[in-house]
Amino acid sequence: MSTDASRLNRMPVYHQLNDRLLELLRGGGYGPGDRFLTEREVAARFGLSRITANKALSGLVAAGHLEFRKGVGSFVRGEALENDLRALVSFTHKAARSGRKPSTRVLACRRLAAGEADVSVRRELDVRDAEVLVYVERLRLADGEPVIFERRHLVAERCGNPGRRDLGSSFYEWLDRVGVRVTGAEQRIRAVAVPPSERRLLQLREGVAVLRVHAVGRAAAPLWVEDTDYRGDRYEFHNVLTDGVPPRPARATLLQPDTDAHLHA
Amino acid sequence: MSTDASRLNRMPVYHQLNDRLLELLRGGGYGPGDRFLTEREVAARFGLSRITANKALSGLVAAGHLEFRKGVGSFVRGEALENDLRALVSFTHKAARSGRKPSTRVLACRRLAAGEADVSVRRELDVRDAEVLVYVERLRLADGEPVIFERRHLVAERCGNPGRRDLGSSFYEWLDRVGVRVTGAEQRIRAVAVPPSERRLLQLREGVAVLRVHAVGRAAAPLWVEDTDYRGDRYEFHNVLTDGVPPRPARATLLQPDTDAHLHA
DNA sequence: GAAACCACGTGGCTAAGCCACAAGATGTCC
DNA sequence: GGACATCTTGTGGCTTAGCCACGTGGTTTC
Repeated sequence: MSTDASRLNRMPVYHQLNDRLLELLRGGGYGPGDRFLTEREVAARFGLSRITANKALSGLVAAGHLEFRKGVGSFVRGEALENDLRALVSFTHKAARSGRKPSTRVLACRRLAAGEADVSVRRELDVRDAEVLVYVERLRLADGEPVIFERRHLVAERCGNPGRRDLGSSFYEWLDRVGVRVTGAEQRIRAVAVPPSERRLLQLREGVAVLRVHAVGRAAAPLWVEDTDYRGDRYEFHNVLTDGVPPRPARATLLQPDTDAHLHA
Repeated sequence: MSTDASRLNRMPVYHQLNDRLLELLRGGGYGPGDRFLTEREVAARFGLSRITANKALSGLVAAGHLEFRKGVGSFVRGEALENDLRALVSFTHKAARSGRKPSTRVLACRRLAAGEADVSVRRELDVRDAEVLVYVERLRLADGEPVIFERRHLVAERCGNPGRRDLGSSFYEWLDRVGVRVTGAEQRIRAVAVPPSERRLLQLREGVAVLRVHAVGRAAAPLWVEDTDYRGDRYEFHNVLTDGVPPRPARATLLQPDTDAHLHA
């Protein structure tokens, strides 16, 4: 590896190695708690020094994907997959994890030119006016109870041109299937009173609030922009702040129907 | 350093070094963009090998505090201080950063035995029934406009025994002053309709929602537990999810009074 | 004045090794 | 047979002593 082209990349070797190991970790059939490659194995397999191997592995440890155990090896962290974007943004995945049966009702689905969409949408998606978008409105249900109402503009081209039928279940599985790898998302979370139009949809009493998440999903370029309302009485976001090293993104949790009053107000 | 007591600690040397460098970074008068110690300087100063120094510095890089520039040195990252817990949880700090004048009204402040408090409070604070708590209700204002209402139980002993007068401005500055270093916090964020009792306080119309953040602040032990309501029309949480390495905790942003409708609903 | 050059310090990376630690296999004693 | 000590093996932690590629700034040259 000492003279090949990879050395000419701008990124340091340990950084490239970090990426390759991450791929391997995700695609190699590793599960939480599994033993990962040792420093020596990595060094041998990629023809690098043990120290470089260690530095790359350390990156995965710092990112929370692995765990070092002295005298034993490197292990896939239990919560590593929860770090996955899928777990952070996929309703289907989250609902299933909390033991409830997810379902979806597609309320609207149409194609439009970006020029017809709101200017803020065009800007956030970074598209020319001629670009084809798909607008879709979906109601997500857990055990038949409506809990999320989402409105989404997606760039057809970049998302594998989904049709109405493709959006009837998990959007993230669809992206997977067509080979689109989501690499990031930005969320803005606000609290709003449920609009009258949604009150019936979400089966809420007047005066109940929802968490409105405005989010942009990205791969190389923006893939979609969404406004999603989470029932205030069924969802909460968790956020752990840590001084020092390993932060975790906030994540939404679906609550059980009877978890209402847990505050001493 | 080869034989002294620090080696007997359970934590690897590079980890301990990481902590010491973090202290140095915070307390050493470093500002964003400043040049930090080089690997060789760290190695020399602490009597360790360059590689161990690099590994500790790498930790700070991974955590977003530093930035490596090959051939130049290690530099303090511009947003490093935003990572600080202070920036994440201190209202005074956030308000000042967004260019608005913070103020505080202490609505209530009394001491009580933990035994008198709600059982959930006792559990979350991990205290015996005899432990003395301080309960405080505060209204936080930005440019005179009420934006946050907070109710907080704090463990008097662990928080430097603050009195009513000490809670009239930033609680985090107070903790600093009495030498308490906050090391972590957990937040649960929900959306609730503003209770009638708070409607007047926050000067909100009926049917407006608030972000209710239930949080526990910790040092070695839990310091306080709080329920804080952020005006839904003035606050939003940001959350950036990244595939791979450097996640950032969600953070609350105070909006300008005229930033109301930014959604294409 | 501008361009080419050079020296120096930096992080990136290697080599070859020893250490402390964890765990399983082996052996020993009762 | 069972309990306990010991050995062996493999792991991550850490060191020494380098060379390399890169950025920067000063110096020289034209």
